[in-house]
Amino acid sequence: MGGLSIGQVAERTGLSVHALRFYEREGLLADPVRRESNGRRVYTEEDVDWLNMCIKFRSSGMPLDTIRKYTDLVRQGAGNEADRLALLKSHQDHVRAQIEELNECLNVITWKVDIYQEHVNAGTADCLWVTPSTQTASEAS
Amino acid sequence: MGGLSIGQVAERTGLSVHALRFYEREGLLADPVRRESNGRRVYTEEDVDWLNMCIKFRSSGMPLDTIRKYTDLVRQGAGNEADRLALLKSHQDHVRAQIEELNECLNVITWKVDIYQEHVNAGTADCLWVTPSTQTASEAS
DNA sequence: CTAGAAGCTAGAGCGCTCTCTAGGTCAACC
DNA sequence: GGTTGACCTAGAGAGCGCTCTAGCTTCTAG
Repeated sequence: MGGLSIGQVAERTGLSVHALRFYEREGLLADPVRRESNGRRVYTEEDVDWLNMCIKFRSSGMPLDTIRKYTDLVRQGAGNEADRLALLKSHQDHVRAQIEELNECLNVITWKVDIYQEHVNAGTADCLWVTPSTQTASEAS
Repeated sequence: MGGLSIGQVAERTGLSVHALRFYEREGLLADPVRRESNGRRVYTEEDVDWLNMCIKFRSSGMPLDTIRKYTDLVRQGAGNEADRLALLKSHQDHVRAQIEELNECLNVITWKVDIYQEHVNAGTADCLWVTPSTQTASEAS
């Protein structure tokens, strides 16, 4: 339990060592990672937890900038919970909107896949479809 | 119905005129847009339909490169429907995976939002949470 | 006839998020 | 004692997807 090297953290989180150093430089870690006497980073389990949260933020489209803002709030300590909450809620809305948009896209794509599937199955393939609604000719051959 | 100018298409699709010219240069349009005698682009409704489809592809994370590949297949004409289908299916999988990932992220974020909400409501705010599972201390003040 | 809006091409520039390089330290192993 | 491998910093570079500029033409309205 004596702390983790950057390599170990990279392995656990899936981030590259480059990315880990980059994130630190960018101020995305609550506290700047502790160092051994020789200058090497020593990560704690809490650091890894925090990084995993950052990964969730990132993979749901939160820009580094916003993560930094959140990190700053946390670093400032108690008293700004309402701000943190607002930031999180705003991102929550963002994520919900993304999911909705992706679902719409998925519908369109699935519609196209189904049509292609039918025609490929049937051996007939030279048809015309672009949108579910208009059925106009743009994919004609 | 005599065709649309680039400005009109920009307005309808939400793409900038810059982006429209860029997409054309990048080979994202089934056929290079027709021109008036003076060299100006004239878009058809089918072009707009196609662009709207590209927008769906883009906003579900398909890289321009892949859209170009798809466009190439369509341009080549009948006979490669299985390839188009494969491309679409692969993107469909991608989109589904994205949605799943976003849902996971949303769960984490919602969990955090709920806790902050509680504490903000209660006026008590100095607590320690990072992950739903570990409850370790990283957001302590 | 003139001003202003809209269009054109070619190509530079930008914002974001890493990723990689150069040049070096340090510890461990054969 | 030399080599290997993980680590360090500072900063350059890369990939993607636009966005903008320069310099020019062309249409439209007053």
